[in-house]
Amino acid sequence: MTGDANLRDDGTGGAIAAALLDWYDRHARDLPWRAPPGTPAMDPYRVWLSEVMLQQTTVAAVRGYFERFTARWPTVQALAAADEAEVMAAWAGLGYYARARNLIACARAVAAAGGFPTTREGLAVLPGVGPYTSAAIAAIAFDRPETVVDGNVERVVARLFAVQTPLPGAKRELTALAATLTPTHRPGDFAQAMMDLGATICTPRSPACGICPLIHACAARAAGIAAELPRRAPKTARPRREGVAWVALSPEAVLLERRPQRGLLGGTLAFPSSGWDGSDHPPPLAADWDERGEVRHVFTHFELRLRVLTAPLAGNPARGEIVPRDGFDPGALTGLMRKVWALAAPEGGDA
DNA sequence: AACGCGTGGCT
DNA sequence: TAGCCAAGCGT
Repeated sequence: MTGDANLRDDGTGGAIAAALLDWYDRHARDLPWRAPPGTPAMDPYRVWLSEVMLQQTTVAAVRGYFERFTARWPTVQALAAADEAEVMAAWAGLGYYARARNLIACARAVAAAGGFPTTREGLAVLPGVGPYTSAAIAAIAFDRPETVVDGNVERVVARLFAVQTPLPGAKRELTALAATLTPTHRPGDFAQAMMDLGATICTPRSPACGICPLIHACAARAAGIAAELPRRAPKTARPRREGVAWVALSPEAVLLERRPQRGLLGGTLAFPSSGWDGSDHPPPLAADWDERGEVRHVFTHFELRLRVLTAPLAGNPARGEIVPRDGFDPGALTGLMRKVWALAAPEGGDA
Protein backbone atom coordinates (compact mmCIF):
# COMPACT_ATOMS: atom_id res chain seq x y z
CA MET A 1 0.00 0.00 0.00
CA THR A 2 2.89 2.36 0.58
CA GLY A 3 5.25 3.58 -2.12
CA ASP A 4 8.38 1.99 -0.72
CA ALA A 5 8.75 -0.90 -3.16
CA ASN A 6 11.21 -0.96 -6.04
CA LEU A 7 12.30 2.64 -5.72
CA ARG A 8 14.98 3.80 -8.06
CA ASP A 9 18.22 4.19 -6.15
CA ASP A 10 19.25 7.48 -7.72
CA GLY A 11 18.28 9.71 -4.81
CA THR A 12 15.84 12.56 -5.32
CA GLY A 13 13.76 11.00 -8.10
CA GLY A 14 13.01 7.86 -6.15
CA ALA A 15 12.21 9.73 -2.96
CA ILE A 16 9.84 12.08 -4.75
CA ALA A 17 8.05 9.24 -6.52
CA ALA A 18 7.73 7.35 -3.24
CA ALA A 19 6.26 10.34 -1.41
CA LEU A 20 3.86 11.06 -4.25
CA LEU A 21 2.65 7.45 -4.57
CA ASP A 22 2.12 7.31 -0.82
CA TRP A 23 -0.04 10.43 -1.06
CA TYR A 24 -1.91 9.00 -4.06
CA ASP A 25 -2.74 5.81 -2.19
CA ARG A 26 -4.61 7.93 0.34
CA HIS A 27 -5.98 10.75 -1.82
CA ALA A 28 -6.55 9.51 -5.37
CA ARG A 29 -9.64 11.09 -6.87
CA ASP A 30 -12.52 8.74 -7.67
CA LEU A 31 -13.05 9.03 -11.43
CA PRO A 32 -15.25 6.83 -13.65
CA TRP A 33 -12.36 5.84 -15.93
CA ARG A 34 -9.91 5.12 -13.12
CA ALA A 35 -9.13 1.90 -11.25
CA PRO A 36 -8.17 2.04 -7.56
CA PRO A 37 -4.49 2.80 -6.77
CA GLY A 38 -2.31 -0.27 -7.13
CA THR A 39 -4.34 -1.83 -9.94
CA PRO A 40 -1.60 -2.94 -12.33
CA ALA A 41 -3.28 -2.47 -15.70
CA MET A 42 -6.53 -0.93 -16.87
CA ASP A 43 -8.75 -1.59 -19.90
CA PRO A 44 -6.90 0.18 -22.74
CA TYR A 45 -10.17 1.15 -24.43
CA ARG A 46 -11.38 3.06 -21.39
CA VAL A 47 -7.97 4.63 -20.85
CA TRP A 48 -7.72 5.72 -24.48
CA LEU A 49 -11.27 7.07 -24.60
CA SER A 50 -10.91 9.05 -21.38
CA GLU A 51 -7.49 10.43 -22.30
CA VAL A 52 -8.71 11.67 -25.68
CA MET A 53 -11.75 13.28 -24.07
CA LEU A 54 -9.54 14.91 -21.45
CA GLN A 55 -7.28 16.62 -24.00
CA GLN A 56 -7.55 20.32 -23.07
CA THR A 57 -10.85 19.53 -21.38
CA THR A 58 -11.84 19.55 -17.71
CA VAL A 59 -12.70 16.43 -15.71
CA ALA A 60 -16.13 17.90 -14.91
CA ALA A 61 -16.95 18.32 -18.60
CA VAL A 62 -15.76 14.80 -19.52
CA ARG A 63 -17.58 12.74 -16.86
CA GLY A 64 -21.00 12.58 -18.50
CA TYR A 65 -19.64 12.11 -22.00
CA PHE A 66 -17.46 9.20 -20.86
CA GLU A 67 -20.40 7.50 -19.14
CA ARG A 68 -22.63 7.88 -22.20
CA PHE A 69 -19.96 6.69 -24.64
CA THR A 70 -19.03 3.58 -22.65
CA ALA A 71 -22.67 2.69 -22.02
CA ARG A 72 -23.48 2.96 -25.71
CA TRP A 73 -20.19 1.59 -27.09
CA PRO A 74 -18.67 -0.70 -24.43
CA THR A 75 -15.75 -1.88 -26.56
CA VAL A 76 -13.47 -0.48 -29.22
CA GLN A 77 -15.06 -2.93 -31.67
CA ALA A 78 -18.49 -1.48 -30.93
CA LEU A 79 -17.24 2.06 -31.44
CA ALA A 80 -15.50 1.05 -34.65
CA ALA A 81 -18.81 -0.26 -35.99
CA ALA A 82 -20.77 2.86 -35.01
CA ASP A 83 -22.32 5.30 -37.47
CA GLU A 84 -20.11 8.39 -37.83
CA ALA A 85 -22.99 10.87 -37.51
CA GLU A 86 -24.09 9.22 -34.26
CA VAL A 87 -20.59 9.53 -32.79
CA MET A 88 -20.39 13.18 -33.85
CA ALA A 89 -23.80 13.81 -32.25
CA ALA A 90 -22.70 12.10 -29.02
CA TRP A 91 -19.55 14.25 -28.97
CA ALA A 92 -21.45 17.49 -29.67
CA GLY A 93 -20.82 20.10 -26.98
CA LEU A 94 -17.47 18.71 -25.85
CA GLY A 95 -15.42 20.81 -28.28
CA TYR A 96 -12.34 20.25 -30.46
CA TYR A 97 -14.27 18.15 -32.97
CA ALA A 98 -11.17 16.89 -34.76
CA ARG A 99 -10.87 14.62 -31.73
CA ALA A 100 -14.19 12.97 -32.59
CA ARG A 101 -13.18 12.43 -36.20
CA ASN A 102 -9.84 10.99 -35.08
CA LEU A 103 -11.62 8.87 -32.46
CA ILE A 104 -13.61 7.06 -35.14
CA ALA A 105 -10.56 6.59 -37.36
CA CYS A 106 -8.52 5.33 -34.40
CA ALA A 107 -11.21 2.89 -33.24
CA ARG A 108 -11.42 1.41 -36.73
CA ALA A 109 -7.64 1.06 -37.01
CA VAL A 110 -7.43 -0.61 -33.60
CA ALA A 111 -10.35 -2.95 -34.30
CA ALA A 112 -8.83 -3.91 -37.66
CA ALA A 113 -5.48 -4.62 -35.97
CA GLY A 114 -7.16 -6.80 -33.34
CA GLY A 115 -6.35 -4.56 -30.38
CA PHE A 116 -4.35 -1.62 -29.08
CA PRO A 117 -0.57 -1.44 -29.54
CA THR A 118 1.12 -1.92 -26.16
CA THR A 119 4.09 0.42 -26.53
CA ARG A 120 4.28 4.23 -26.59
CA GLU A 121 5.84 4.14 -30.06
CA GLY A 122 3.10 1.90 -31.42
CA LEU A 123 0.34 3.98 -29.84
CA ALA A 124 1.77 7.29 -31.09
CA VAL A 125 1.02 6.26 -34.70
CA LEU A 126 -2.73 6.21 -34.07
CA PRO A 127 -4.83 9.22 -35.17
CA GLY A 128 -5.40 11.67 -32.33
CA VAL A 129 -2.79 9.98 -30.12
CA GLY A 130 0.24 12.25 -29.64
CA PRO A 131 3.15 12.42 -27.19
CA TYR A 132 0.98 12.90 -24.11
CA THR A 133 -1.76 10.39 -24.86
CA SER A 134 0.59 7.65 -26.09
CA ALA A 135 2.67 7.91 -22.91
CA ALA A 136 -0.45 7.95 -20.74
CA ILE A 137 -1.96 4.81 -22.31
CA ALA A 138 1.39 2.98 -22.23
CA ALA A 139 1.88 3.80 -18.53
CA ILE A 140 -1.70 3.41 -17.27
CA ALA A 141 -2.98 0.55 -19.42
CA PHE A 142 0.25 -1.37 -20.06
CA ASP A 143 2.37 -0.54 -16.99
CA ARG A 144 5.26 0.84 -19.05
CA PRO A 145 7.63 3.34 -17.39
CA GLU A 146 6.82 6.20 -19.76
CA THR A 147 6.88 9.84 -18.71
CA VAL A 148 3.55 11.60 -19.03
CA VAL A 149 3.75 15.38 -19.47
CA ASP A 150 0.59 17.47 -19.52
CA GLY A 151 -0.08 20.99 -18.23
CA ASN A 152 -0.23 19.74 -14.63
CA VAL A 153 3.10 17.96 -14.84
CA GLU A 154 4.72 20.99 -16.45
CA ARG A 155 3.57 23.14 -13.55
CA VAL A 156 4.56 20.67 -10.81
CA VAL A 157 8.02 20.08 -12.31
CA ALA A 158 8.63 23.79 -13.01
CA ARG A 159 8.01 24.43 -9.31
CA LEU A 160 9.91 21.43 -7.94
CA PHE A 161 13.04 22.51 -9.85
CA ALA A 162 12.30 26.28 -9.91
CA VAL A 163 12.55 26.39 -13.71
CA GLN A 164 12.43 30.04 -14.85
CA THR A 165 12.31 29.41 -18.61
CA PRO A 166 8.89 30.48 -19.96
CA LEU A 167 6.49 28.05 -21.63
CA PRO A 168 6.05 26.85 -24.26
CA GLY A 169 9.82 27.03 -24.83
CA ALA A 170 10.52 25.20 -21.55
CA LYS A 171 8.66 22.08 -22.71
CA ARG A 172 11.75 20.04 -23.59
CA GLU A 173 13.57 20.99 -20.39
CA LEU A 174 10.56 20.15 -18.23
CA THR A 175 10.04 16.82 -19.98
CA ALA A 176 13.64 15.83 -19.28
CA LEU A 177 13.28 16.76 -15.61
CA ALA A 178 9.99 14.87 -15.34
CA ALA A 179 11.69 11.78 -16.78
CA THR A 180 14.17 11.78 -13.89
CA LEU A 181 11.24 11.36 -11.50
CA THR A 182 9.37 8.55 -13.29
CA PRO A 183 9.61 5.27 -11.35
CA THR A 184 9.83 1.86 -13.02
CA HIS A 185 7.29 0.58 -10.50
CA ARG A 186 3.68 1.83 -10.76
CA PRO A 187 4.40 4.32 -13.56
CA GLY A 188 0.67 4.63 -14.35
CA ASP A 189 -0.23 5.53 -10.78
CA PHE A 190 2.71 7.93 -10.68
CA ALA A 191 1.47 9.72 -13.81
CA GLN A 192 -2.04 10.01 -12.43
CA ALA A 193 -0.68 11.13 -9.07
CA MET A 194 1.28 13.96 -10.71
CA MET A 195 -1.87 15.10 -12.51
CA ASP A 196 -4.04 14.82 -9.37
CA LEU A 197 -1.45 16.84 -7.45
CA GLY A 198 -1.45 19.54 -10.11
CA ALA A 199 -5.23 19.62 -10.27
CA THR A 200 -5.94 19.72 -6.55
CA ILE A 201 -2.89 21.06 -4.65
CA CYS A 202 -0.23 22.44 -6.99
CA THR A 203 -2.81 24.65 -8.70
CA PRO A 204 -2.03 27.54 -11.08
CA ARG A 205 -3.11 30.54 -8.97
CA SER A 206 -2.75 29.81 -5.27
CA PRO A 207 -1.07 26.45 -4.61
CA ALA A 208 -1.87 24.74 -1.29
CA CYS A 209 1.77 24.22 -0.34
CA GLY A 210 0.82 23.68 3.30
CA ILE A 211 -0.69 20.28 2.51
CA CYS A 212 1.62 19.29 -0.37
CA PRO A 213 3.35 15.91 0.03
CA LEU A 214 6.34 17.26 -1.92
CA ILE A 215 6.85 20.50 -0.01
CA HIS A 216 10.28 19.44 1.28
CA ALA A 217 11.50 18.79 -2.27
CA CYS A 218 10.15 21.98 -3.84
CA ALA A 219 12.72 24.60 -4.86
CA ALA A 220 10.09 27.17 -5.85
CA ARG A 221 8.42 26.90 -2.46
CA ALA A 222 11.79 27.35 -0.73
CA ALA A 223 12.39 30.48 -2.84
CA GLY A 224 8.87 31.79 -2.23
CA ILE A 225 7.99 31.88 -5.95
CA ALA A 226 5.74 28.84 -6.36
CA ALA A 227 2.70 30.84 -7.46
CA GLU A 228 4.77 32.64 -10.13
CA LEU A 229 5.78 29.44 -11.92
CA PRO A 230 5.65 28.26 -14.59
CA ARG A 231 6.35 31.50 -16.41
CA ARG A 232 4.63 31.92 -19.77
CA ALA A 233 5.29 33.92 -22.89
CA PRO A 234 2.79 36.80 -23.26
CA LYS A 235 -0.33 35.91 -25.22
CA THR A 236 -1.57 37.72 -28.29
CA ALA A 237 -4.88 39.56 -28.12
CA ARG A 238 -8.03 37.73 -29.24
CA PRO A 239 -9.66 39.49 -32.24
CA ARG A 240 -13.40 39.83 -32.67
CA ARG A 241 -15.27 38.49 -35.71
CA GLU A 242 -18.84 39.05 -36.80
CA GLY A 243 -21.25 37.03 -38.88
CA VAL A 244 -24.82 35.92 -39.51
CA ALA A 245 -26.66 32.64 -38.89
CA TRP A 246 -29.89 31.84 -40.70
CA VAL A 247 -32.50 29.61 -39.05
CA ALA A 248 -35.23 28.65 -41.49
CA LEU A 249 -38.04 26.73 -39.84
CA SER A 250 -41.60 25.59 -40.26
CA PRO A 251 -43.82 23.71 -37.80
CA GLU A 252 -42.56 20.49 -39.39
CA ALA A 253 -38.90 21.06 -40.27
CA VAL A 254 -35.62 22.94 -39.78
CA LEU A 255 -32.87 23.82 -42.28
CA LEU A 256 -29.45 22.45 -41.22
CA GLU A 257 -26.16 21.61 -42.88
CA ARG A 258 -23.10 19.44 -42.26
CA ARG A 259 -20.01 21.65 -42.06
CA PRO A 260 -16.91 20.76 -44.13
CA GLN A 261 -14.83 17.96 -42.57
CA ARG A 262 -11.80 20.13 -42.04
CA GLY A 263 -11.45 23.44 -40.24
CA LEU A 264 -13.57 25.23 -37.68
CA LEU A 265 -16.30 23.01 -36.19
CA GLY A 266 -15.38 20.53 -38.93
CA GLY A 267 -17.88 17.74 -39.56
CA THR A 268 -20.48 19.09 -37.13
CA LEU A 269 -24.17 19.85 -37.66
CA ALA A 270 -24.95 23.57 -38.01
CA PHE A 271 -27.32 26.27 -39.16
CA PRO A 272 -26.21 27.92 -42.42
CA SER A 273 -24.07 30.94 -41.59
CA SER A 274 -21.61 33.37 -43.11
CA GLY A 275 -18.98 36.01 -42.59
CA TRP A 276 -17.14 34.75 -39.50
CA ASP A 277 -15.36 31.55 -40.51
CA GLY A 278 -13.82 32.58 -43.82
CA SER A 279 -16.99 31.88 -45.76
CA ASP A 280 -19.07 34.48 -47.60
CA HIS A 281 -22.56 33.25 -48.43
CA PRO A 282 -25.92 34.82 -49.24
CA PRO A 283 -28.93 33.63 -47.21
CA PRO A 284 -29.86 30.01 -48.01
CA LEU A 285 -33.37 31.17 -48.83
CA ALA A 286 -34.90 34.28 -50.40
CA ALA A 287 -37.17 35.49 -47.59
CA ASP A 288 -38.03 38.35 -45.29
CA TRP A 289 -35.57 37.53 -42.49
CA ASP A 290 -36.50 38.41 -38.93
CA GLU A 291 -33.79 39.68 -36.57
CA ARG A 292 -33.76 37.57 -33.37
CA GLY A 293 -30.70 38.90 -31.57
CA GLU A 294 -26.98 38.30 -31.25
CA VAL A 295 -25.01 35.33 -29.93
CA ARG A 296 -21.62 35.82 -28.28
CA HIS A 297 -19.16 32.96 -28.28
CA VAL A 298 -15.46 32.71 -27.41
CA PHE A 299 -13.20 30.40 -29.39
CA THR A 300 -9.55 29.77 -28.60
CA HIS A 301 -8.27 32.34 -31.07
CA PHE A 302 -11.16 34.75 -31.66
CA GLU A 303 -14.37 36.07 -30.16
CA LEU A 304 -17.53 35.82 -32.21
CA ARG A 305 -20.69 37.92 -32.40
CA LEU A 306 -23.24 36.18 -34.56
CA ARG A 307 -26.54 37.80 -35.61
CA VAL A 308 -29.38 35.29 -35.62
CA LEU A 309 -32.07 35.64 -38.32
CA THR A 310 -35.17 33.52 -38.80
CA ALA A 311 -37.64 33.02 -41.63
CA PRO A 312 -40.35 30.52 -42.61
CA LEU A 313 -38.92 27.42 -44.27
CA ALA A 314 -40.56 27.29 -47.70
CA GLY A 315 -39.56 26.69 -51.29
CA ASN A 316 -36.18 25.33 -52.35
CA PRO A 317 -33.21 26.33 -50.17
CA ALA A 318 -29.96 27.01 -52.04
CA ARG A 319 -28.00 25.03 -49.46
CA GLY A 320 -28.51 22.88 -46.40
CA GLU A 321 -30.74 19.95 -45.65
CA ILE A 322 -34.37 20.00 -44.55
CA VAL A 323 -34.61 18.02 -41.30
CA PRO A 324 -37.98 17.02 -39.76
CA ARG A 325 -38.51 18.64 -36.35
CA ASP A 326 -39.13 15.26 -34.69
CA GLY A 327 -35.79 14.02 -36.00
CA PHE A 328 -33.92 17.11 -34.80
CA ASP A 329 -32.14 16.98 -31.44
CA PRO A 330 -30.59 20.32 -30.38
CA GLY A 331 -28.27 18.23 -28.21
CA ALA A 332 -26.58 17.09 -31.42
CA LEU A 333 -25.43 20.69 -32.05
CA THR A 334 -22.19 22.34 -31.00
CA GLY A 335 -22.20 24.84 -28.16
CA LEU A 336 -22.28 27.77 -30.56
CA MET A 337 -25.20 26.40 -32.56
CA ARG A 338 -27.13 25.57 -29.37
CA LYS A 339 -26.93 29.28 -28.50
CA VAL A 340 -28.21 30.14 -31.98
CA TRP A 341 -31.10 27.70 -31.58
CA ALA A 342 -31.97 29.10 -28.15
CA LEU A 343 -32.51 32.53 -29.75
CA ALA A 344 -34.28 31.27 -32.83
CA ALA A 345 -36.55 28.56 -31.43
CA PRO A 346 -40.23 29.50 -30.96
CA GLU A 347 -40.45 27.94 -27.50
CA GLY A 348 -37.18 28.95 -25.88
CA GLY A 349 -34.91 26.22 -27.15
CA ASP A 350 -36.51 22.76 -27.18
CA ALA A 351 -37.16 20.97 -30.41
C1' DA B 1 7.57 26.13 -35.27
C1' DA B 2 3.54 28.55 -34.88
C1' DC B 3 -0.91 28.40 -35.43
C1' DG B 4 -5.79 26.58 -35.67
C1' DC B 5 -8.88 24.25 -33.05
C1' DG B 6 -14.34 24.58 -28.35
C1' DT B 7 -16.19 25.02 -24.27
C1' DG B 8 -17.11 26.04 -19.46
C1' DG B 9 -15.72 27.24 -14.79
C1' DC B 10 -13.30 30.28 -11.84
C1' DT B 11 -11.44 34.72 -10.33
C1' DT C 1 -16.60 41.88 -17.05
C1' DA C 2 -12.60 39.97 -19.15
C1' DG C 3 -8.90 36.99 -18.70
C1' DC C 4 -7.03 32.60 -17.55
C1' DC C 5 -6.82 27.91 -17.86
C1' DA C 6 -7.92 22.74 -18.74
C1' DA C 7 -5.25 14.96 -18.76
C1' DG C 8 -2.92 18.29 -26.63
C1' DC C 9 -2.90 17.14 -31.57
C1' DG C 10 -2.30 17.96 -36.54
C1' DT C 11 -0.40 20.59 -39.96
